[in-house]
Amino acid sequence: MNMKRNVSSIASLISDPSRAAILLHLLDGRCHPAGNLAAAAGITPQTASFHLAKMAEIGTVTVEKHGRHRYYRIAQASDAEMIEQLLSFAGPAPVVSLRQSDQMKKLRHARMCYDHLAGEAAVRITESLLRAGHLQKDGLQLHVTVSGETFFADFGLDLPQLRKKRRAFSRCCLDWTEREHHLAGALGQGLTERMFAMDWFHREEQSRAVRITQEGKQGITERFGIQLD
Amino acid sequence: MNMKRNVSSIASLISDPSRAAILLHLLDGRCHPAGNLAAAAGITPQTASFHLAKMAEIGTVTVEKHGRHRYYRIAQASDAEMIEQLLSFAGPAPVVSLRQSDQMKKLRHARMCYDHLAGEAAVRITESLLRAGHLQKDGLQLHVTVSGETFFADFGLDLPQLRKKRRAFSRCCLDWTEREHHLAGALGQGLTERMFAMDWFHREEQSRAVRITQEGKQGITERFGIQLD
DNA sequence: TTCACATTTCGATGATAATGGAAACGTCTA
DNA sequence: TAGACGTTTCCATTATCATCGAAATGTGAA
Repeated sequence: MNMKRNVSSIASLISDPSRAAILLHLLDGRCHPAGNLAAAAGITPQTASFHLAKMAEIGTVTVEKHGRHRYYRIAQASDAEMIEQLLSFAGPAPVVSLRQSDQMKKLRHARMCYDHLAGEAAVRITESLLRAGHLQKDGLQLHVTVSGETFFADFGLDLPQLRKKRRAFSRCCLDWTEREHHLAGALGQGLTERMFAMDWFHREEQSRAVRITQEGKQGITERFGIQLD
Repeated sequence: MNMKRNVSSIASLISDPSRAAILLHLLDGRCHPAGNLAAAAGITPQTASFHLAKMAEIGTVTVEKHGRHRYYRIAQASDAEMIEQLLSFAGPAPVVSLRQSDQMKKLRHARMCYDHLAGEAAVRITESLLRAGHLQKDGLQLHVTVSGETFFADFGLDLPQLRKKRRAFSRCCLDWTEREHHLAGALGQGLTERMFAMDWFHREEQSRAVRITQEGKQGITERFGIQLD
């Protein structure tokens, strides 16, 4: 069996605390300049650069040069989801300070999982879509039903376009705080993007946490028939 | 956030190829003597002993002394399932030799995932239980319905006894070859045990693979209404 | 041009940890 | 009681790798 090699090489990516910190920080799906990541991991810029170069070589992250900054992001959604899965085994972080606990509450409530929404909000929305019969669970796939086609089109999503993307169209992603599934894949990404475009959510600075706006709460209730908060 | 620490310490368990090989070998749920594990990992007994001692200290594996042998096994089902999950990201192993490919086919078909059945057989059986309405999916939980209570009792399982165990009763476990869920938890373990007791399956030596007997094929068709092979 | 700033490259250092040889320990068998 | 065997402990070796200081590169601003 040579999958041993794969498993251990994947694991060694995260086994180093500095790399883990960097990846955890990148899990918000945004691009981050190298210095930012160094600060987040509590290491010098050189060390961060070393790790980032290594990860870029393997293909875990990609770089984009803008001016004198280099912006890094996680290359593949599937890698981000793997890290999320690992988090679900690490278990809910033991609360150390009130500040952390507060941050934790926010993360549980709504956060980005790379390119799509996660947390309680995402799980409840996904549940609602299943209940309404717009989505249908089939193993780890989430099929869009006929009524779903209409629903998402009404919502402003271009499904044919999303299907064309070279990635899974609609699938489950394990939510480590809720221990339930939420919608991921191109559809999850598209839905999230649309909701942000409608100003339903705002990103917090330097965090994966997402705040739901007043319009958001109203819109979610209207469209999905659920009450958040 | 101090879950960083957790994540990386979990990952470092598997990041070493030797430990990964040992754990992969232990994933069959059986007890293995130290020498056996050393051979499986391709390292000397001393080195294996070193790693096993380390993992025992953390609580990942437990020891049992029998005569001059020391038998090791994975301590918690949840740890075994985490490794299974990691495997699903490592992806199907690239086929190197015909021998491996053959072994791989067997693993895909039916294997042990620590203490319960996995592979195509397990996924199909789980599907059948859901379709028949004996189980009901609720997030990652698999609830036993009223008809399910009867079904499992008929099958010879003592559900109240299984519920008493200090572990999850009935839950989903991600199958890395099928990329679907199969039944795990105390119920999954109990069901598997019962099927082995009825001689439906035989273990292969030195492998996680499981062979379905003639009685097994017949019984599975009768009880679950599915045809395997 | 010159300076400031973000980032990388180079090089040296230090720590960590996997590894196997030698030997000890305990248990089984003859 | 002696010897074989499975396993562990002790120990020295070795390789790997994260880390950071110093210097180089490249970009933007003045």
